[in-house]
Amino acid sequence: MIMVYVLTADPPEIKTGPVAVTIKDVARAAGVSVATVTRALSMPDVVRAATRERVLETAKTLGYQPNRAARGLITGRTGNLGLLVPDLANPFFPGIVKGVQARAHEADHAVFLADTDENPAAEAGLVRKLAKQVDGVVLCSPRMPEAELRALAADIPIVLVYRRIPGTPSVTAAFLDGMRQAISHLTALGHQRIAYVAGPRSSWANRERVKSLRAVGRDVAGNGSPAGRASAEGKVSAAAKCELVEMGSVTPTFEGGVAAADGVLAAGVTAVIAYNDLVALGLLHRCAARGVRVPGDLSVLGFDDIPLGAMVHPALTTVALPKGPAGRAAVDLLLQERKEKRELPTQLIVRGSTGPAEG
Amino acid sequence: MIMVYVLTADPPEIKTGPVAVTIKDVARAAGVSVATVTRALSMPDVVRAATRERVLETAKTLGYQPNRAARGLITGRTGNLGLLVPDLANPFFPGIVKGVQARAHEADHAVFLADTDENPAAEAGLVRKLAKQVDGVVLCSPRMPEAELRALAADIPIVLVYRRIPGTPSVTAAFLDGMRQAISHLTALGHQRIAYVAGPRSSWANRERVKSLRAVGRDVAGNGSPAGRASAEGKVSAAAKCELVEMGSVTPTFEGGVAAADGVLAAGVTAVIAYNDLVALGLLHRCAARGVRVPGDLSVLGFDDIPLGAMVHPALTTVALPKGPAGRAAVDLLLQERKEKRELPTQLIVRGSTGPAEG
DNA sequence: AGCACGGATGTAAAGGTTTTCAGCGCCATA
DNA sequence: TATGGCGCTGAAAACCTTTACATCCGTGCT
Repeated sequence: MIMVYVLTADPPEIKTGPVAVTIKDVARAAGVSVATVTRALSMPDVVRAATRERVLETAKTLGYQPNRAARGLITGRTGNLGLLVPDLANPFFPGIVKGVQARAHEADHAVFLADTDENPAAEAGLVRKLAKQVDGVVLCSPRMPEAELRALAADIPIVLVYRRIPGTPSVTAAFLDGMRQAISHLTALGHQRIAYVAGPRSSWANRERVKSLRAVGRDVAGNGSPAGRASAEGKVSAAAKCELVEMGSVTPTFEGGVAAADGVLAAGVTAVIAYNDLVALGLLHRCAARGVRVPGDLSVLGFDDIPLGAMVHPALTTVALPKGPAGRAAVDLLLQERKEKRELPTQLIVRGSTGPAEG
Repeated sequence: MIMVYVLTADPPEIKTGPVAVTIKDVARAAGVSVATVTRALSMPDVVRAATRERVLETAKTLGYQPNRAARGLITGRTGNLGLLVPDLANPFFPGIVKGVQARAHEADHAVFLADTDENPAAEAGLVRKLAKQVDGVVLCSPRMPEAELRALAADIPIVLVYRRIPGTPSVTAAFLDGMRQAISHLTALGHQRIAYVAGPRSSWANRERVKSLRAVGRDVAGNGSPAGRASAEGKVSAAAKCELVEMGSVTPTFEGGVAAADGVLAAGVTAVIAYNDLVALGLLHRCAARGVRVPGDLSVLGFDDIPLGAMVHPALTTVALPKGPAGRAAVDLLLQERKEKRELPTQLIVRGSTGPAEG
């Protein structure tokens, strides 16, 4: 009887969990140095075709995945992005997050999400914590003080979403044009006295909307004379005279809208533009409770186009702000390191909550 | 005249951006070795008190923050968590995400978010990609095939949210009890024929709800005889006889609810329980469009308690499932490496969409 | 023939941290 | 007076990758 003993250098080791296969393993298996492996993977043109093939092949069969931490240690780039939103429960943000997330994954980046629970004070700290682990962060921060923002931007690559400050890349939307579409729509329906219920004064988006409102207001000012200059995108029909009344700022929530409703109803207007959809929904809710017909007695128009707006009855007419595209654009800016301000288009979506002025 | 030249080893270098202060810098400044610094920071009891003080002091003044990548390289732990949700735009998920995120930050962990866009096929791949960069992942994946899930769980630490499979830690909610509360509420209002519109058959949550429904159904079965055993949480009033009719499965969306509405209205029921709030909202919407009074003609009851439900008119009665707490619990399980199944309580929230049966 | 050059590959350092091991001084015990 | 142990600290290895530098060889030129 002949016994054959096979001696192997590596005893048949029992591995639990996923085996971490390193670049060294690939190098050994392919019979090259680690340097060649890394070159084959990231500078394919500098290594001989035959070698490259062999390396790539073994890498694949071994299931090699570079260790990003190790890579980051030396390159300084992590392949990760940070994303900070004030409140994920606000239905405006998930769309942006999805956009960021999708684009980042396309570019083979992972994204850290941080939700600050509407606490602007905590934001800067959070970003700095993240800073070490990411190549840049996209920041949705309507309320953070500009100085703080600027300091942050000096330290790490940032792109702002729905906020603009000098010298920092950002992506926003054409609020002015949106507002023009909104008011144009309402005046075309015969409304001559329109309320705007404002959001938080500290919010960039609100300031911007008020600015737009007033700009459009000048065009349709009460005297009924056509505004002199034509706007690029077509301007509000100036034949209709129209009065805009701004109403005190509310929290940008459903509750804010509910609270504002009675004031709006007392203001003698036939239409109202809300700071955002959430506020508009609040208005709608209170109107329903008080038996005010929408759009019969009051037309309601929102901003944002949150999914919710299409689900209520009557469905909400709103100025749609790009969310996914904004997120994607932000990631693009970040990855291309372009210090650029991008402005995305807005679009009025007419649904059931606006109608002809009655009376 | 005497000129003094001071030669320094380091020319006054101009640094742009944040200076990365390393453990070496701290060690030099404190006059100790790097080993002592790391010990002072993470094994405080093994270093002499005076030394520890000095090191901690200098670390703070220098603003030292350990480089997590480097640490992870050697310890194998990253201090990061992964979180995977099927669709962030579904208002059920932001609450969970917020919970996960909040708890993770408390534990000084950052979280990677991945949204799979309702594509169960892509999920496993995503998780594996993340796997290298995280210590574990919390998985909201109602649809991923169980086999795949199991394979995943074998490779990396996982905790499931709102899904349960053998041998894997998970956090879910007391569906059965919730269903009991719901039906109890409806029968108390005098409803004797109640529809359930089911969600996707492939969804664990739907299977679970159907199971609960049938279990409760046995208790209140048409013969009107009281069920024998009392349930722990108080049981459905068995005096009322009640018939449950299950209706075909729909997509778990607003549109799904809209589509299901006409069938429900044709089924001769006075109340309907929807798979989730989104579906319930769809029902509500279609009812409003058809002039069906809610709750007068039909009582509508949802599951989940998404914020939206409180904003519509009439506001939605619903079985609230914990979202933030579920996220937090999931993180706890993950970090404590406890292979445990946790079941959170559910609670009926009565709002305006349910009322006494008429006729 | 000698030389420079360029292509392909290997060697080694570097990046920041943790951990193992060794060293040192000192006290208690034998 | 040795010896052992203990408390504290430092040196160096290790983690995995990328990159700067060195090596080797063949080719074309002077």
